[in-house]
Amino acid sequence: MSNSRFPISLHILTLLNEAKGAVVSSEYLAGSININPVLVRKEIMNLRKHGFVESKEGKGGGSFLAKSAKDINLGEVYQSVRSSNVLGQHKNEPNPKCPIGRQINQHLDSLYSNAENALIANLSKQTLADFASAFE
Amino acid sequence: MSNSRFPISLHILTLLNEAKGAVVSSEYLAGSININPVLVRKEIMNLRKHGFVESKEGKGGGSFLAKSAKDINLGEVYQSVRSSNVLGQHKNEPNPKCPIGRQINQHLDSLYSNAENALIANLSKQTLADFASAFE
DNA sequence: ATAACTGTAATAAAAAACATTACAATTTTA
DNA sequence: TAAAATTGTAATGTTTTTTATTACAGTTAT
Repeated sequence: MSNSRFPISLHILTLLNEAKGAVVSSEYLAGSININPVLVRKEIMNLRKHGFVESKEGKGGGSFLAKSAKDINLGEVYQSVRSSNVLGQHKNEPNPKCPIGRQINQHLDSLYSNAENALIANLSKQTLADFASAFE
Repeated sequence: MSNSRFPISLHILTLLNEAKGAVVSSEYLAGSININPVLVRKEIMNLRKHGFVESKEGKGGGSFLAKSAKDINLGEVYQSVRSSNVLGQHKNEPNPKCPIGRQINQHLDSLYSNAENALIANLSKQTLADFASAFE
């Protein structure tokens, strides 16, 4: 994860929720998040692939939520953008000649996976609807 | 967190635990982790600051655990290297003119802090001794 | 005294993240 | 049907972050 994919995705989803079904352009979304529209479109591609949003091409096009905000839980959103461990990018190549180095990755992996499950379980307690309802 | 600080620190601690009190040089640690010794010394500086290890300067110097491995819990280790949110680096500067953008950071922060507490609680179930005991 | 370390700063290189540009394809609407 | 607005996507460039390297003063053991 580029580590800002989660906040970007959640920001997009929150804006789409606010739009109540109206299509929203990537330009507009990018303006609120304050990032480049192309990055937004890439994130939307991913959100679409995971069934959270749909898009409409052409003039007047844009994106909208593909399902009710109360059916989108934040744990799922997290998992949709997750691409590497939260606790350590595995570009980690310890020395195979060292008895510790040789084994550490497998132990780190199981540690990570437990810890990350706890994180996801926590996120899963909230839906997009819950998150969005905190906004005034 | 540079996102590999946690695995590096844990790797160092595991090696020091293995050494059973003998001092271990940064050169040796770097060799097992397969990174530069200066990075190891920086991590050790942090571990020392948090009371996990001690170091000895001069010839024959190096580092060793400052307390028993069963008194070092992994949640604390995580917190000692933590410097930014796991779920989003806050270089995030949304548009203050957008009603969502203006508020989102505060909501993300509380979401992050909850999720991260769950992560830390999970890590805190294990001590360095537990982690190290899994090695053969 | 010399050798083997740590501590630390400065600099350089590599990698990752992000922005920008460009343009074909699609759709609306005048 | 032509123009305008938009998505989809690739390619390239820029910036930022991470990591490595070099260098050397200070410390301690022998």
